[in-house]
Amino acid sequence: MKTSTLQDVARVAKVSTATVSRTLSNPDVVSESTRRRVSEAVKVTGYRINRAARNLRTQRAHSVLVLLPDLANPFFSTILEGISRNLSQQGYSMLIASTKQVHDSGERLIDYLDDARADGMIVLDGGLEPEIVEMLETAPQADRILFACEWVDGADFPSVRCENRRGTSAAVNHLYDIGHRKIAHVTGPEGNVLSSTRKDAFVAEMAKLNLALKPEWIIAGDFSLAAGCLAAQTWIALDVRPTAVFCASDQLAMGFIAELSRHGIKVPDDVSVMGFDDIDFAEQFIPPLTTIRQDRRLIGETAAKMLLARIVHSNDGNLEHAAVLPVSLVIRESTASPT
Amino acid sequence: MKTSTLQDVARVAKVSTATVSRTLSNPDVVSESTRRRVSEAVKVTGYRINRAARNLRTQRAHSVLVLLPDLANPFFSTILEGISRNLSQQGYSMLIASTKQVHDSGERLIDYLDDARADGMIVLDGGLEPEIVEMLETAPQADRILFACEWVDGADFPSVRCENRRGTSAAVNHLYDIGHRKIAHVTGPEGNVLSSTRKDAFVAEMAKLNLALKPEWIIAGDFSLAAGCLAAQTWIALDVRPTAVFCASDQLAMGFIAELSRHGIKVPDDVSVMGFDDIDFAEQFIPPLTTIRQDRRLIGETAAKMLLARIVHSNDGNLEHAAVLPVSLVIRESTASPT
DNA sequence: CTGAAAGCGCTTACAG
DNA sequence: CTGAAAGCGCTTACAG
Repeated sequence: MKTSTLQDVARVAKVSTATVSRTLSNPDVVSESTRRRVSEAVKVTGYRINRAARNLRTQRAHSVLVLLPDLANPFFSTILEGISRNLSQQGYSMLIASTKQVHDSGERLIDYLDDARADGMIVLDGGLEPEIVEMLETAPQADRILFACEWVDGADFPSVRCENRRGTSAAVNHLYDIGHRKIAHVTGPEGNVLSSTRKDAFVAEMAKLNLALKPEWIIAGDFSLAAGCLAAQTWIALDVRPTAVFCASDQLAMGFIAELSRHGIKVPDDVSVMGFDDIDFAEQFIPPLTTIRQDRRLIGETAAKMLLARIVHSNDGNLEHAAVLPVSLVIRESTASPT
Repeated sequence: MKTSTLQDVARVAKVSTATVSRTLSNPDVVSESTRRRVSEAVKVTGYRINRAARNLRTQRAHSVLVLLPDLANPFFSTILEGISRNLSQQGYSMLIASTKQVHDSGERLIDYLDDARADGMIVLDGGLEPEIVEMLETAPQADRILFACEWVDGADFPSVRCENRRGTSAAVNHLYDIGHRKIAHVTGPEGNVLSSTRKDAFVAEMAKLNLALKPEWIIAGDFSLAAGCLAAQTWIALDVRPTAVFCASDQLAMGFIAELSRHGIKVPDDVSVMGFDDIDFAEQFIPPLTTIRQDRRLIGETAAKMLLARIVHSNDGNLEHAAVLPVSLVIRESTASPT
């Protein structure tokens, strides 16, 4: 059973293929009776548009690539949900790849745009190699590349991000407000823009509050559970242990708490710990995690909307270039006043 | 700057487009000198194949749709990683959608195959509506649909799954071996094939070991953290509390333990709890979770490989129809001998 | 409001 | 080993 084409519909409706095409894409432009006959013929033949043909003819893939640093990271799933929802509303499909895989396969990232597989690209990885960033920047389709969550310092791509500074400052102030004066920070991976933004904001806020900050209270991590465990060991070994720890991610905070618990140290009784992100799991953790919430679905939806605007109205001059989405402090049970 | 086409390459190499095409897809068939001139011309022009054109001509989308019940579920991320890796090796792209979103958008699932957007489909959702399953079964492209992890009872799609029965029996035997005689089970969602398979296997194994099993020791859940919390409340309210609980998923086990901890009940001191899946988080949980490990990357890779075999050699008669992948017992700290 | 015709960029029998 | 030509299934100026 061959699937039917526009030709088949045209034959049944006794009109030209041009008219069928118009009826389908722009019904207002044809007469009432044509519209009826065509839609009847579509029903009879079970016609479905062939997207490969349409894509070739319109020079548009009707799909968008989402690039993740790592598919196996649960942080991204809700963002994908937001992106996908918005994309599919507009008739676009979502292609997924990870930086690592694209690299391993020997493909170039820009190929996705060059070979008409995707019309644009949402990059969730600010850690691209400089030469890859350079390639993207100089590509003719550079205006169809958008960064979300992370970004690349010095590059001028449109982007969607959350209020990292305000979130950090809210975190430090929360700890301050409940009485902490010695506060440590576990950072994200070295070189990551979120890591440095949050770390800088942390240092600035500590200064603003006139709090002492020893160099060893800034503990290097990398957003992962494992790094959180390591950071906990570092904290345990400290001469002067800060009474509160602000981690650059929830996973870090969870690993930190898990390791402490193995050493018989209780959170929040012995030390307050908070994270950043509010991943799904944060609420169920023991203890439920105090954190800074990012609306990841909204980040995804906003990114898709902004990118689609660029794809569809690429001529339009005043397109939104950057969106900064609000964060909020979520107080749960991993933070308490020092004893 | 227009991207160059086969024509451009042909002009530069002074051969026909047919020859360029052959050189690119089947180098062995052209002469040494042609090969050299063409690849030189490709370099000069910066030629990239236009996939839309190739897809139309070859009647193949070179992409596969992966259907998830829910994008925001971290269980799937490693599976996607496995699928994507295998797909991209073969030059295929991975399209992602969720059952819910496809449904909400008013599209039909089969449209992805009908409109040449995808050549096949990996379904990770055994809970499709019966009318959707029926539509998939009767579609001409039914042989390009493969289920992974979950499946639909009564339908005959090729599938990849793990040893659910053996995993369940390993779990029960582990609890038995360390001394438990009263064992409860928290199930997955009603109607789910994994739920019922694991529940049936649980009941069977309890019988085999001659263990008493009160009806109220089978607690209805749904794979989620929240359901695990609820199940814990049910367990707490029991007249006779089983000393061990086998949960149908890790998230369930984590929610269960989290809720117990809020009530001052300790795991594994007061009760042993185990899960199923070995999601990334299981190892970091407090206490680290004893569970049944599924190799989710392998599930993904196997699914992609089997589907691609069907797409590429659809004529071949003896294609693998079902793969059952091994599970293993991972003993951590959430289980111990009863006191 | 509608149709005839060109063409998007490839691949692949067919002929030589 | 190579080329001329047809054609995949659409959309869209252009003309009427």
